[in-house]
Amino acid sequence: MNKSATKVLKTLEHVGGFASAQEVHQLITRQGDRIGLTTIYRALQSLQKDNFVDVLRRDDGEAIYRLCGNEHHHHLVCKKCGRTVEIEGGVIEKWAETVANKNGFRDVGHSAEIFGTCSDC
Amino acid sequence: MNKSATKVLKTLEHVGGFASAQEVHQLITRQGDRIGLTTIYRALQSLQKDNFVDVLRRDDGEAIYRLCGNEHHHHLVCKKCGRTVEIEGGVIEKWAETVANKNGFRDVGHSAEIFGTCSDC
DNA sequence: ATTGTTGCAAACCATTTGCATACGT
DNA sequence: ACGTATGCAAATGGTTTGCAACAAT
Repeated sequence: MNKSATKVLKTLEHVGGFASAQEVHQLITRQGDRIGLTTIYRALQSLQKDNFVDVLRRDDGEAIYRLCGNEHHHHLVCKKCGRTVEIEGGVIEKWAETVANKNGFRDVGHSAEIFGTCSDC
Repeated sequence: MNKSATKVLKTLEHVGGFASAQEVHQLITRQGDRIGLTTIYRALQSLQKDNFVDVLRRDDGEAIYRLCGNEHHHHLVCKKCGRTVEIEGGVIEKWAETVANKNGFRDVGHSAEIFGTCSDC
């Protein structure tokens, strides 16, 4: 695994949940590192191939990635300003597990996000 | 609902499962009807807005549509074969509402999906 | 006449690819 | 030197939009 892939991995770790390639790119460049979007995509592809990350699709078709096999939490995101609140999702974990078992699914993960407008907007 | 939307609806009915916009378009033009791809997209948007169809995303990001009841529900998706089970999400609705209120968010929506490997895969 | 519907072409946007440069060993 | 990593710019492909022609009421 090379430098860029490691950086992407760390970023995803810090995020603790799902992030798109473009979001990862923003997060990394915002903290001063210069890196091309292409490199992010290539790093994510490689991480995916090696089963370090999990891929899903948002409703708008954008791909979102997250570390495999990590504990995670969920997000409450403001649609206007992007403010994000980390929330505890114990209920969801149980719900996902129960539903999956009931239907004979294994190797189970889930995604859950809440969107809205925050009090400042 | 207009003529095109009806035609799309019938096609989805005939398909009985998921189909992409492009597939619906092929199916309709193949049986002789001349219709533009744009119209298909617009019909699907409108059907979606009126809760006649359900939208998901393939792994490659292509949107796929299918008829559904107008209950708001969630999905249990097999990562390998794409098999999808509609699941009841009453818990989630309540959770989303509670969390959002607690944090002063308004105009709230949410997304929740469970993914894993189904018993056949 | 006014309103809604259609379809072509162009725009859009996330993602991928070609290619030439820079890096690591 | 050699192979790999990088990033810009261009290509790709599904989807959306502008607009002008067209149908329906």
